[in-house]
Amino acid sequence: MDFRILRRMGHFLAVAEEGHFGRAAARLGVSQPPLTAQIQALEAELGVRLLERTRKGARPTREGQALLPILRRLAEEAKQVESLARELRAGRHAPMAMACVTSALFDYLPPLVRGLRAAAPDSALAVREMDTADAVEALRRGEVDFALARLDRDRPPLRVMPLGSDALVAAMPEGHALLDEAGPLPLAALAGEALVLLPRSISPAYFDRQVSACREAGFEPVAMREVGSAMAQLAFVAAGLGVALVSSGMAVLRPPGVAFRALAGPVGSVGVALVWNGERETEAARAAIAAARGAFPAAGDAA
Amino acid sequence: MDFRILRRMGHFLAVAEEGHFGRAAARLGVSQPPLTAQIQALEAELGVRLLERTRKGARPTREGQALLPILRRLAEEAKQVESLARELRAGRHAPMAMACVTSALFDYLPPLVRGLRAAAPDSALAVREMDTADAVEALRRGEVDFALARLDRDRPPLRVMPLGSDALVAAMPEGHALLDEAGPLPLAALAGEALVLLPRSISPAYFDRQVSACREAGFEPVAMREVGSAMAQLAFVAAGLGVALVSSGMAVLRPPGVAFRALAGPVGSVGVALVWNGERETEAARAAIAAARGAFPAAGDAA
DNA sequence: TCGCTTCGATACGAAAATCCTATCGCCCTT
DNA sequence: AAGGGCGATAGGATTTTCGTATCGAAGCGA
Repeated sequence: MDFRILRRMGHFLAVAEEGHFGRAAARLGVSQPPLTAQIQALEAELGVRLLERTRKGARPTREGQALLPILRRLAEEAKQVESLARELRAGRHAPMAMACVTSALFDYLPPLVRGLRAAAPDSALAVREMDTADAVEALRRGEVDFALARLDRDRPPLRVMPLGSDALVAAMPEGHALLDEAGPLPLAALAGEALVLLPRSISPAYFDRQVSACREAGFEPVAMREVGSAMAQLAFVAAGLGVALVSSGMAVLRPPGVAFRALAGPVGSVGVALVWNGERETEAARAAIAAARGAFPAAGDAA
Repeated sequence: MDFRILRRMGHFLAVAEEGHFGRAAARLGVSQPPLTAQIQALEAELGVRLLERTRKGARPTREGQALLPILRRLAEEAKQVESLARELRAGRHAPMAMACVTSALFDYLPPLVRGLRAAAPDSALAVREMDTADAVEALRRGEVDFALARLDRDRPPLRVMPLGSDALVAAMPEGHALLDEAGPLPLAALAGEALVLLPRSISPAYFDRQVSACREAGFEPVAMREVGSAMAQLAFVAAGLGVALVSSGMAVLRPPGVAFRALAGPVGSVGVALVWNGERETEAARAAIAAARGAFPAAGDAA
């Protein structure tokens, strides 16, 4: 992946926003002819025409318009790279906080928080809800002291203390035909259904477990759409746009329009674990380890 | 924005992922010495050491680790740009991107999504769950086409179409003494309770409505702790660490450990609205406006 | 109708950035 | 002690990006 294309995308953004090559060139600090050449190179590389040149300037084509939202996100994140680099230069430290995946908010988080509070009543604790992938990054970055996330083994430098096992359950729109039969559902019954999946990048182990469970049941999961969060996943199910495999931790929420059904077997999934950065074992992380041992006696020992 | 530095960051990302300058060079299609030089130039420019060189290769420093997640996102999104360009080349439509607050996921989002799907069955829709403050920024930046958020009036350039009114309800830990009495709860009954609040920055209008409601009931709300998301707010209530005022949209979730009680009055709150950027009224936004009018006939007219 | 202006595009050489190969220094293993 | 593997240094070559000059097309005003 040649990040050089990102620069040209920035050029295109500038032209699209100015509607004029000359003004965009002035904004970018170059002259107009090389800007024209860079835009042409980008169009050649992407294989689409991005700008319609008119007598009065340039405006995005339909394809150019369609790309603008994601290019704006890219530009915003490029700014974040810059500001993060400045923070790193300044040696900034992150405040004490924890991350928690949505599906653990109501089963694992309350006992852990109560345990922490019993040990240190005056301590402030900030909880940031995020998915496993973001939690891993936040731990590595030092933005949080520990996390409740779905990991099944150490990922150096991250240490993982599993707190319990978990099972996948099927989430279906209420009134779905498969709900007519009582009892646990064989996974193969979902073979022809549209699945609402979270992207693999959020939690690869979790995603792969779902895919392998489907394959063991004899079908390839067909991802009809991807959503960005666990809650949005259930919202799509509620809207009648597909079914989902979710952890039993999500089923405790009972959102309207969604019916949960256990799977025959049952089908194991990656459970929730306490996770912390072994290279940065803060006092808060140590307190969380102690509180987790108290709240979840069956939890595995830290390796 | 100096995009040129991004190219070197792409080089850094390759080395960090390979753990080896030689293999990273091969992946990037260059030889090892210029790659070393590019990384050194990047480190000099940032004033931060990104890689620790060892006898067996290289691994990211702490500062380097902190950069990796956002660089990976950039790389991923650059790939998404390329794949979206391919789809556009093939004549397919761009996906719609929308933002949705958590409390609207299960009441307002499903009918809207069904309406959009009825109008354009082949269009993809990406839903990003976020709070009102983030939704406003994403709309301003042109990162999403429209949003479901808690706003009560236009905020130029943002246009607001209220979809319904809303009321605050009290969220209390199960077993709370105030639950002994049946029927709506006078807000003054919460005067001595610890409140779990969302930061004002998330939705100032929503926050101010809560504070003013408490003042009208004769007491100042005492914020014992702040959390980062609506779901985490309920999780703290479930943990027994306070009570919360939440929109009735959150009450439909019925998370374990939390009991909801209507408030006497009742106490109005800022409702959910369809929001879009009036300066960038995309086709997707127009489709959402039409779908909202269909799904919520009582919705206010766009001004 | 004609001349002027404005827009982006082409051409060519200059400047800057990035690359190549050859080789080095260091450290570990055999 | 010798060899191998790692990243670093050095010097020149190549590629990329740029600026300037100029062009072609099209619209506008006299």
